[in-house]
Amino acid sequence: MYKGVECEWGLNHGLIGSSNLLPGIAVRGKLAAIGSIRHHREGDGLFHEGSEASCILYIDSGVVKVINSLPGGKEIVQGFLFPGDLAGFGEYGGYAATVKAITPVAAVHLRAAAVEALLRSDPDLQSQIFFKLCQNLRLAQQHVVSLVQPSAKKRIVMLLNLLRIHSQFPRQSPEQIHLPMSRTDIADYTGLAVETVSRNFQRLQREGTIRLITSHCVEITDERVFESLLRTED
Amino acid sequence: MYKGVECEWGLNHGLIGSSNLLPGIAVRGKLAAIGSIRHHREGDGLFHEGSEASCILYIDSGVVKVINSLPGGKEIVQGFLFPGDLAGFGEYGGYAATVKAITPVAAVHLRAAAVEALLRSDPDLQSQIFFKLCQNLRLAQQHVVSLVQPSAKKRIVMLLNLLRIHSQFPRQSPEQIHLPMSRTDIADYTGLAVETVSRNFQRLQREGTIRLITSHCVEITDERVFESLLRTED
DNA sequence: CGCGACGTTGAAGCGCCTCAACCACGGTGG
DNA sequence: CCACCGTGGTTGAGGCGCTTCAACGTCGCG
Repeated sequence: MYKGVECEWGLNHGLIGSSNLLPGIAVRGKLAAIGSIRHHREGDGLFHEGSEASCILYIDSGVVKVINSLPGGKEIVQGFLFPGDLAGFGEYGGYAATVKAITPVAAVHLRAAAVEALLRSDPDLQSQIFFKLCQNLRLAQQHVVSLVQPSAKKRIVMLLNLLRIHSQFPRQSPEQIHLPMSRTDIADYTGLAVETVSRNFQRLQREGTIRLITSHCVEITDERVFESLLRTED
Repeated sequence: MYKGVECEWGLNHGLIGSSNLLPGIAVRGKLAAIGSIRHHREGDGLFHEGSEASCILYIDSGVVKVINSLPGGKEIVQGFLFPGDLAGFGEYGGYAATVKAITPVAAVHLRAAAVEALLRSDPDLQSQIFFKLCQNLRLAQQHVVSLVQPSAKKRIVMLLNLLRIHSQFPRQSPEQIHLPMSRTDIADYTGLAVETVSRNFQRLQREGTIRLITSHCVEITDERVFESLLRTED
């Protein structure tokens, strides 16, 4: 069944070789050369769960969410993709999830066949892709860790911590975190009710840990408390 | 941040080529040739979170669990590995998780460097590995889906459904499912308290959906109800 | 101005967690 | 052989936190 961390293969060390530390800029160039850039409005679906997986996306700018739809119309947010991320990769048959833009998005659309051909002739690109795949598995495992937390507060703090690295000025102080997604998206990612998400944002603010500048921008006002929330058992 | 389903890349179609449907038997042979088989007792740790990732494991027989340890001593079960599965693959630096045997286990131990060399010379094996990596990502996503379920009952039913495919006689009727892991392991996988797990097993039995033959073996007595529990929104 | 989407706040109820006790089983040692 | 103990599983009672349902506030837009 579930192979979880099996993902944590040892492979990459050499397979990827020394190139795995290069930023993804080369990747973008290589992919853009064989694809076409398309622009999507906020709320647009880039592809849909179950439909034939013929295209791969490279997110050039903007943010998208990766979701699974449940019978009752409820949505589960598996994650968010930022510039430099890939979507629609590794599907066999239909897409395993729906991808929707939560901001205006520019994406490179690539035919799967073209990408495969390119990968065969470019071991370096292949390594980069493999590296990204492993990264994703880690992120999925982190998501699992956050979902297992019994307290809503900690789940939210863990999400904020993940979003931290996507702020354009890393480690500025006081640190501000931009939240491109809605409260509903956060609820669907953390497995909580929207009201619970809202209440816990307010609570963190009352306690002096964060400050809500707008509903889509928070500032960490007490780094020590924030870090300790991440570390403490509960 | 989290790239979740991004994993569902389109890559494999051609990269893996026509060989991706072959069973893993060839993989076992190739790996066994460059590794050594070791036997582990129930409860043994095969490797530990954080320690240097120098080895890769191929599970030959038995079942292991993949766990993350939390500050408070609590464990999170990311998944279970069965014969044919790999562990310790794709690590950069230290292992991302601990792997422990939950039954007696025979595993092929491989030096990461040796595997990398083999992979470079064997594109077919490389494809098989890549395929497994994608599989894992799907499983992790399924795990997330089960954790987001608000009801304990459904989380447990989803786990049982996953374990179904590992019963040696698939689709026998009445269908029996072997549970090699303890209630504690199930609790740590589903994010529930042990008592809740136990209570819901009993409840499913009272309702006539399953029958507990032993605490490690259940039989699905009402397939229709079982399936509907998987499908209904809640 | 009025409408709708989104976010917040309040009140009530249920489900899961916690703490505690009990039971079944296997291993150990007297 | 059986008393003893430790582990794993089950059952009960009580409390807290999240969900649900409902209402209200706010902002952007027609």
